[in-house]
Amino acid sequence: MTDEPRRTRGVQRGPRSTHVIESVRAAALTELDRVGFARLAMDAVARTAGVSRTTVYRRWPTKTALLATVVEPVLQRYDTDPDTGTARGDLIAALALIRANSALPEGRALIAAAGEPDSQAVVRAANDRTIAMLERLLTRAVDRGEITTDVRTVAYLAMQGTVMWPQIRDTPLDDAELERFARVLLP
Amino acid sequence: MTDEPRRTRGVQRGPRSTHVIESVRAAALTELDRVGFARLAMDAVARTAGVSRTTVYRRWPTKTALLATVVEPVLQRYDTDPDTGTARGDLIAALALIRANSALPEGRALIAAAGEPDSQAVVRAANDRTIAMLERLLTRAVDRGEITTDVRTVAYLAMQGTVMWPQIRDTPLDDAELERFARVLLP
DNA sequence: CGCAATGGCAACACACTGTTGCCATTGTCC
DNA sequence: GGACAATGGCAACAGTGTGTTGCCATTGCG
Repeated sequence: MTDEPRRTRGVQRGPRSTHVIESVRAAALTELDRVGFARLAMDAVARTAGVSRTTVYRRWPTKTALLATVVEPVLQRYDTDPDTGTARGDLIAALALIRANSALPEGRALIAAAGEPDSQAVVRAANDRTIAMLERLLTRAVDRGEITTDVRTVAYLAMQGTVMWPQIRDTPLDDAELERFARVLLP
Repeated sequence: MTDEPRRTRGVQRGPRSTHVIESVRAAALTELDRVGFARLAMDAVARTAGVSRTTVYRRWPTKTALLATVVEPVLQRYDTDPDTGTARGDLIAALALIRANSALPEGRALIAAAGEPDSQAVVRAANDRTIAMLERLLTRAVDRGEITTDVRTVAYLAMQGTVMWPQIRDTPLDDAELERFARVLLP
């Protein structure tokens, strides 16, 4: 063997390099989808990303930090509200959005992390984001006189869980079920 | 040190011994409550139970098997239905039961295991047990003419998630919220 | 009494975790 | 162009947990 000591292996290095963040995020997503959050190994993420373990640990000290990075883009979808013109329409759109997000690998990762003591903060932040959207939506409906505050309270209780739980059970609601649910809440 | 080779340490051994099952179950519960399902270590369970690791592995080849054993007694509570005389009473009782069970260490262990690919079977079995109860309850209400099949469908969709999801978020519903929810479903 | 069932002990190879010290590369600023 | 700071790779580390295995000890039951 010609003892070639060190060489660049097509990897960009030096200041301001961003490929690491992207490839690690992608790798984490892949691994999360493959083995779930509990079995997620920083080691495997690094290998999949084609990056050194050291590097991963430098940017993300914990699995939870990694989860937060992975999940962020999906959470941003909750920042713009559905606005279909009617309360029921908004409601259905919101339910569908929650369903869609929680079906994504990112969403499933969040679900898997829900039971983990040290991921609580991330999971809670994600939920708060969802709930903020529902709050805006329901309050708007009250303002427009489309629902009473009493309905708002119950809807608020029931909406997220009704969508999320079937998702956890891996038997998501279909569109007809979403609509039927919305019809009962907003008769 | 007088090199005392082997001695019984107050431990019952031989055929038909049952202390192992009980102490391991208790230890597993303790550990589950302490570190959650993901970090549950067979090693720690064995140590806490005062039992050899070998022994634990012999009876429970996987963490999931251990979970199933731990959780079984709680699931049995779903096998007898609430029967208060009215549909709404039954409904509230059922919701309260789900809430109570999922607040127990056993229930929290199940929630934590919900995202784990290899625990899916156990989690699903547990949910099916719950759902079976709800099914019986709602069908009985339909038979008695207290609700329509349409309400049954929606209630069926919404009940479990509405209770479980806040539990996952660690902000369980209070009694007033349970009743309000029941009142909307069964006006 | 003898045996089968049960459990303990010790050791093994393996995998993942965090961490650390040292070196290589590269963009940027002077 | 040269120096430097930022960035990342490599290798090694001790520590912990995982399953598994071979061997031995105890004990209830026929």
